[in-house]
Amino acid sequence: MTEKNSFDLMLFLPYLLNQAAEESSMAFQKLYKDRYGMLRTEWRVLFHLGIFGDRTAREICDMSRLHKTKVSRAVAALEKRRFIVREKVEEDRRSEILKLTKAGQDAYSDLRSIAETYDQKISTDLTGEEDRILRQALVKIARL
Amino acid sequence: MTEKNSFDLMLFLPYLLNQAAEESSMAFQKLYKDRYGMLRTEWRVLFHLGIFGDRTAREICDMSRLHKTKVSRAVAALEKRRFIVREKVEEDRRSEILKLTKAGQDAYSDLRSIAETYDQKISTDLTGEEDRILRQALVKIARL
DNA sequence: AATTATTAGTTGAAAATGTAACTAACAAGA
DNA sequence: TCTTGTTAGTTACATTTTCAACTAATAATT
Repeated sequence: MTEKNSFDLMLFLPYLLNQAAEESSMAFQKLYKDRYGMLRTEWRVLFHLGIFGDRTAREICDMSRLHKTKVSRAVAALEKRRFIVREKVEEDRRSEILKLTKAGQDAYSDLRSIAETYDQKISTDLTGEEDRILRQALVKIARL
Repeated sequence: MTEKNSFDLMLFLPYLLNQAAEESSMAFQKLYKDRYGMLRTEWRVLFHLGIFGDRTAREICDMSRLHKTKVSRAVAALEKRRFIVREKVEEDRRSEILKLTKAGQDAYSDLRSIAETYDQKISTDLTGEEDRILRQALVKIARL
């Protein structure tokens, strides 16, 4: 065997999580990148709006734990592609509510069905129990 | 509830994995960054050498699935900090075997014990079964 | 009301990453 | 041996990310 000692890198969670996340998102990336030339942060923001409905950038930051500069830039990019529009908030003129346009909705629906297929594909390698417990444990670790 | 429809972002694996990986490695990052000013790729390479023994950059690439440019730069950085040295290979003068110096060994030992503690801390939130199955499923997804 | 502190979001510069092109050494085939 | 192809590793350049500083608006304090 190749190991020199007992600590198994493969079983060190931050390492393992990174490796698995990398593997899975590289594969998914190809799909949204090819189709819409989107960046990781951009589909995340798109998905947030698609799933949870209109939100301000701030709310997206809180929920996604993405840094505000990332969100700011993703929003600008999505706006330029006319996937979202900003709407002034009367009560607080600092923030704007972000809404998907028709084109944004369409892109979301399209990517979403790809995402679902992709998700199913990953879980075919797992037993039903593994799949369930994996997600449950990840939710805990991600503190969602 | 905040959801608009049935697809649960939280249960979409690439998203969930990313979120969990982010959460866990941010916390660990603080530790190695503060102590050694290391980058993610750098501790990974350090750990590879520490655990598996002397290797060439190529071998590290294969095992870690890190891109060769990342490894190349991490090796250069670790070398500059005198954590590793390069040793010529007679049979193939293109590649060099990378070895930890005493300082490199020490840094590795130190970080490793931090890593172990940290790993245990993550898994305290999980049941024994969750912990076991999580790691098992991640190994599958990461295709290790 | 006037000052100070916070918050939402943007921007610019610096650091890190990804991609492609490169050098140098080796390998294979004609 | 002389191309042609492959591999190890580095480097240059473009794209992203990070970090800190910024603007503008709101909230809190005096």
